[in-house]
Amino acid sequence: MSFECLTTDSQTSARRGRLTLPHGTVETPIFMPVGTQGTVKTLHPDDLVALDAQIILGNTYHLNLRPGLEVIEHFGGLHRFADWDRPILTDSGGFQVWSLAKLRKITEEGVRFQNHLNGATMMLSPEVSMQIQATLGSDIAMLFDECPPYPCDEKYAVDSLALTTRWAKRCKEWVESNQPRSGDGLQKHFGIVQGSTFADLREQSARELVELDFDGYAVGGISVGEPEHEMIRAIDNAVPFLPKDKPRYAMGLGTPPQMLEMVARGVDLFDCVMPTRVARHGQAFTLDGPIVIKNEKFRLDDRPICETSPPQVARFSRGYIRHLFKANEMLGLRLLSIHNLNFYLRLMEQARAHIEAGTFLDFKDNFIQRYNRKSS
RNA sequence: GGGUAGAUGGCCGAGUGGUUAAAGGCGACAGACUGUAAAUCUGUUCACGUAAGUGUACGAAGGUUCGAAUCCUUCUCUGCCCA
Repeated sequence: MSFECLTTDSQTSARRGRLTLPHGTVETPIFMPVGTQGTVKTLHPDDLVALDAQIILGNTYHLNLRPGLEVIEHFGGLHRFADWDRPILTDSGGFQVWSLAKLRKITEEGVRFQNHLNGATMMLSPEVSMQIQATLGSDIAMLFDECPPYPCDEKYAVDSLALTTRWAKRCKEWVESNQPRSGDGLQKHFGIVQGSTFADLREQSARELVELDFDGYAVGGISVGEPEHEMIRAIDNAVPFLPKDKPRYAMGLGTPPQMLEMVARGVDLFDCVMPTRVARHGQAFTLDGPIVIKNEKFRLDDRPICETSPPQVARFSRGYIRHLFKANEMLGLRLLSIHNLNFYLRLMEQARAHIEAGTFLDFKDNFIQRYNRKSS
């Protein structure tokens, strides 16, 4: 059993779990920093270890394009290539089909697209994606799905979901004929629930995937520009049909309050570019909500970013970090990236502790109330 | 002293009779960002007004013209060249 549910919250659907993977154990609920191109932007792997990041992401589309499989194979897989010996989850490239939409054509076989680097025509299919992820050697490989846009009409959603399900079967068949049957050291495979904003489709998708039996289940098709209530609905419409003894992953989420709401609904895994991207754009998360460090009001502010800042960031004043951003200095990007990832990781750490202590609901409500309160 | 080029909004810099409150860049001030084509993108940036608009403004003063940042005169200042 690779996933163990240790504690279940009595007031919410939150659970405290443990996921055992080839490169280590992951305590859930957990946030997974995004390292698309084999690096969490601006950070050294030692930084991630210092922040106690337990698992990070890599991306099939991007890594296949550059440096290319031959290079990664030469270096013995993504872990050795990037010198990261903890777990890695790789996304299948399905999201890039959506985000690079102008350059692609979806067929039964897969997706034919012009890559964004040199425009060459390439093909990504269930088999190709699984093959690439196997070569990357990630701990968790995501199935190749189609991520429908938002908004999305029902006809499109029905057809798209049917395709995603057929692709899921092909992914499973590829894995069964190319990888050993079982074992703790084996790559895990997560199915992705689609169905857009339609409750019946979400349920159908979840049931079909569970029927196929994967190691874990993700909810996809969210974080594509939909309003927050649709995001939450998508989770509510899918989670009840997912097995309790398998990990659940909300793809691409979210803000700190969103993650806590999702934990309360029984989600175990999160990933999001937000903490690292907005950090590079000068935004920092604090217990009182996000702040834009570039704002003039921080010019003479000698306080640290937030009481949650780790020591390597807390030693610097807001005024100094503001200066780094105004002067375009790289250290600023790095400091806020560290700060924001720490904020996300500690938030999940606290969520785990409160689930164990039976105080999660109060913790969540208090956190969100303070986070959303308008203050300077 | 002679010659020559120039003086534009916080800075740099287009513009050489009307469509110019004046391109563009920088700076400044805000905003956005959710399975990363993102150290990116968007908005604002003379004054007053929510706005229509009004007033000032392209070194200074005067002039030509229906109309001038743009043409003419004088002056001031700056760069370069020659003595």
